[in-house]
Amino acid sequence: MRNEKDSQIDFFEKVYDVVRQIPYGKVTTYGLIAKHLGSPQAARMVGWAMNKSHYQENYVPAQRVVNRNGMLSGKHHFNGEHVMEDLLMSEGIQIKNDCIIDFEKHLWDPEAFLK
DNA sequence: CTCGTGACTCCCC
DNA sequence: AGGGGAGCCACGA
Repeated sequence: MRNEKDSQIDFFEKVYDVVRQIPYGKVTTYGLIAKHLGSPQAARMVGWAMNKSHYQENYVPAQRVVNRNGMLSGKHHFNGEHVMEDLLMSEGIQIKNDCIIDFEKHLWDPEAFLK
């Protein structure tokens, strides 16, 4: 049985939970995660969670989360200019102009895996 | 407590 | 085609 306090921490925890399950070489979007959590409009919160994910003890592959266009909107929040890009490329994902090439091929829908 | 802001997205003009 | 507004919710000042 859940109490109200549980539901308060649900969102961020679920975000981290989903992000950690993104397979190697795959990516997903803020919107899909938010949608999976039941609040399609709360994509901004996912981004906020990613920002805060830096303080999480467990590893959160934030580089695998991009905006709906496959653009690396969060790259500026990594330590270095090319960190996010390098991480993705090391997983076999091609990047050009901060955009993921063949984004749809690498897209991982949380609903498909977790339903 | 109130206000502003943000790694987003959708809708309308 | 591109710009503006609204909704979402947590968090810091």
